Amino acid sequence: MTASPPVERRRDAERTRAEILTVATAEFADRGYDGARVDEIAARTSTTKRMIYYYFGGKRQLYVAALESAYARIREAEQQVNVDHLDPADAIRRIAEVTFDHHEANPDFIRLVSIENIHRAEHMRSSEHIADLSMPAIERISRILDRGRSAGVFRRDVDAIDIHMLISSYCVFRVANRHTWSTLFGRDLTDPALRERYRTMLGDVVVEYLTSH
Amino acid sequence: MTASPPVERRRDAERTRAEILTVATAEFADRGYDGARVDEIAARTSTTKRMIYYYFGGKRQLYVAALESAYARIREAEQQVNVDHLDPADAIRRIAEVTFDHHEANPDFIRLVSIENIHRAEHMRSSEHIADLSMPAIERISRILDRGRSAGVFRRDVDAIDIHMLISSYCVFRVANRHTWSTLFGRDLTDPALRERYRTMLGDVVVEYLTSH
Amino acid sequence: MTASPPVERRRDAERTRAEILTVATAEFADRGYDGARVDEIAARTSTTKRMIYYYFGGKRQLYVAALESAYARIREAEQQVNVDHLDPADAIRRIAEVTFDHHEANPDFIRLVSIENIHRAEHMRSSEHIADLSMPAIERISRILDRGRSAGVFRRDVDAIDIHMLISSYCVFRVANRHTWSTLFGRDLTDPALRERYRTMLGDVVVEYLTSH
Amino acid sequence: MTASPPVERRRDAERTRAEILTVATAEFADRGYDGARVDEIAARTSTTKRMIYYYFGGKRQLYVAALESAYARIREAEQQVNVDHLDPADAIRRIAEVTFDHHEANPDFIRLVSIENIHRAEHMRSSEHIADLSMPAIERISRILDRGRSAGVFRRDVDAIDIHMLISSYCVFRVANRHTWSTLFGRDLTDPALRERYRTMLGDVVVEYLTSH
DNA sequence: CATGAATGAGTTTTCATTCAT
DNA sequence: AATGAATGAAAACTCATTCAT
Repeated sequence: MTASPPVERRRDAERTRAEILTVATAEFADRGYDGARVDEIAARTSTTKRMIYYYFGGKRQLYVAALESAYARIREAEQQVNVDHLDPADAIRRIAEVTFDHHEANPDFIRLVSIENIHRAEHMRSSEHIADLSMPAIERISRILDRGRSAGVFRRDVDAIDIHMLISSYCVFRVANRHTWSTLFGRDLTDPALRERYRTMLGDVVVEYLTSH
Repeated sequence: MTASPPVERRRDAERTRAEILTVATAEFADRGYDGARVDEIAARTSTTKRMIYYYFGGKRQLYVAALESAYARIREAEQQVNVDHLDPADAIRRIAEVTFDHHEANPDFIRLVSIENIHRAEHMRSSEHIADLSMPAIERISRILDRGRSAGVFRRDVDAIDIHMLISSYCVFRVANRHTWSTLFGRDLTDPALRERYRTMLGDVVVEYLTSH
Repeated sequence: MTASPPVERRRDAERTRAEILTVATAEFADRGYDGARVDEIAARTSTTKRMIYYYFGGKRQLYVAALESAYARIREAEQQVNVDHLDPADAIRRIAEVTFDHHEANPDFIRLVSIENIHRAEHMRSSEHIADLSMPAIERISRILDRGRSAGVFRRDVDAIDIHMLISSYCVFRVANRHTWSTLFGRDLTDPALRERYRTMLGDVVVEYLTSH
Repeated sequence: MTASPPVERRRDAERTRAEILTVATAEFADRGYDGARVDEIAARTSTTKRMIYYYFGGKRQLYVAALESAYARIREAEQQVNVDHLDPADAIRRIAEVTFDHHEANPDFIRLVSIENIHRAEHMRSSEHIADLSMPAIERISRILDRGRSAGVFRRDVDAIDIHMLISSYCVFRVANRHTWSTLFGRDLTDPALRERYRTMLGDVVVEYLTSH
């Protein structure tokens, strides 16, 4: 009569799976794919190493799952932002700032992306899931560029993907390369005291580029 | 038979050391610190694994040596460029283009930098050598900015390190993140057909940013 | 709802047990005792792994049950043949042919026997069941040999078990060792085109041996 | 001047390799591929498990090496026998007896062959080495059959491979299937007291088959 | 300087079995 | 009678490093 036992069970299973995934994401982001240790991930979990293989199949699959879930979370957050009510210049500046904020708030995600690039995106390519999530970001920029060009404020004929790249490169670099940067130039790019300066600079760079010419 | 065995020997030693370093640089760039295999490095060498320990002491030290030599090579190339004869806008554009070219020509170096950032620059920090090599690049930009401000063409009050960061982020991202980027957006950022477009875009971005306001 | 749950249940239970046994027989025959996987057997079943332990107790007991049922099936088939109406030479040839056909039709059984011999028949020995089933085959041969000797056509004084061995060795080898044989000599002993030739050869071998001297 | 150190070393290496191979052959023959344990093989050796991977690469490759060396040893022994001076009937009987003796003397080899057949000769097939060694045995039989037919003593037109199969099946079965046979029929086929009887029986079976018709 | 063999500690993965419901 | 989650022990395999010569 009571259907609850299986439901309870499933809930536990999902919780176990989720816990492993959370710990694994942190561990892979922290040490890279080769540097991460299955034993270590298991140890930071309330379950055992065996469960990693039970739920994910292996180290590699666990890594791919972590990568997928990280991307899903980021893209979901991105979708929350609506800039349709802003004029084109303010809208693109807002997009830049939101991207800036997201990257700052998710250093582990940035690290996973760097790690994945070191592996030439081989794991990502094996996951169809991920690619689907990226286009909305481009389309949103594309709409702003169209509006800007129609209004005559964006005089430059640029591609939405390229603008996304300009913004991303700045935001990613600041987080991803801050260690070598600070070692070489003695400046911590993520120093809170410099946050506003860098955030404004990015908006200026993008807006000036689009409006000039 | 020959009267100068020590000289011969030293020469061989140097050659062996250099060969190991070359192979190791490629291997570390290819697979990361944890992914690289001492056995593999030795196998691609005309000597044996034992020599790696003989000359460098261990995997870690070999990695640091590879990192150091990679930075030294890059900085040396950078120094070749003289932009004092150009007007400020052209000079900074030239700097951007040279940086763009350098990054494109040295993907392995970019990979090593990414790898080092994943390790939070811990190896780099233990090497005093490297930091010394960075300042000339900043000073050169600084001089251009001064000239531009004096001439009234650069109206924005910016820091040389930040301009270097703007340029570097663009150049590094294009090379370092091209794998995930192409997977997500279907565009190869290093496609030769797009090279001029991206090279010009960077110059425009920097110059517009500095000259506007 | 139905008035006979226990009967229904028992029927399901029997069906489940039988299904597990069928799958297990195939799996053990396919991969050997150590190569077979409890997980795999369960997966090929409509029930779960737990049921294997519920009905059989463990991997070992399941294997023994599979072995027992395989022997029972074979012996049952053997009993169907009646050769009392044939003259001794034809009778023994008929026995040889029937054995030949049985072995050809039951390669999985042959594999199980090979596997059991690799394990020095340790599982078989722990099952009283099996030994009982073998004697009828010997007795039938024994009767034929008696008739042949009385009639003066079998001049050789041989033991029924030895004749059974002669026949079995030929039939078993053809099926059990065909893989290495075909690799070594390039001839598939179970090639349908060669079937009649090998079947006749066996009859000839046995009959000539018994009638000559 | 003295080239001995490397030679000494190589000798040790060969000794280590040989020792591993000997132990592994016994272990694989004893427990089958899946039942054998790399740890156990290492433990029965004067070296460590690591050396198994150093010299052979893995469990599978070690198994293949054991299989190859077992076949090589057997074939080498077979080549020692010369039957050219015997008349055809005696010659083929001699071949049968020699085969009988070889099989009896090498039960581990027979077990390896059985194990390999359980695996459908998949490992053997990946080793070109082995197939080469089999043809001499067939050719020798072929020559005897030719002589027998020319002399009119062998009236049956048979294939050398088939005669080899008849002999092999008998010899292999007696050793390989003795465990189940003794369990089922209470007779140990390798009982020394029965040796002569079975040895003679095989010769009779083959000779009668060839000379009659 | 140079070399091939050797090693111990660690790392991933597997597997039969049991638990809670 | 049935189920999905969980587990511990063991198994295969890897790796940077050192030894003996």
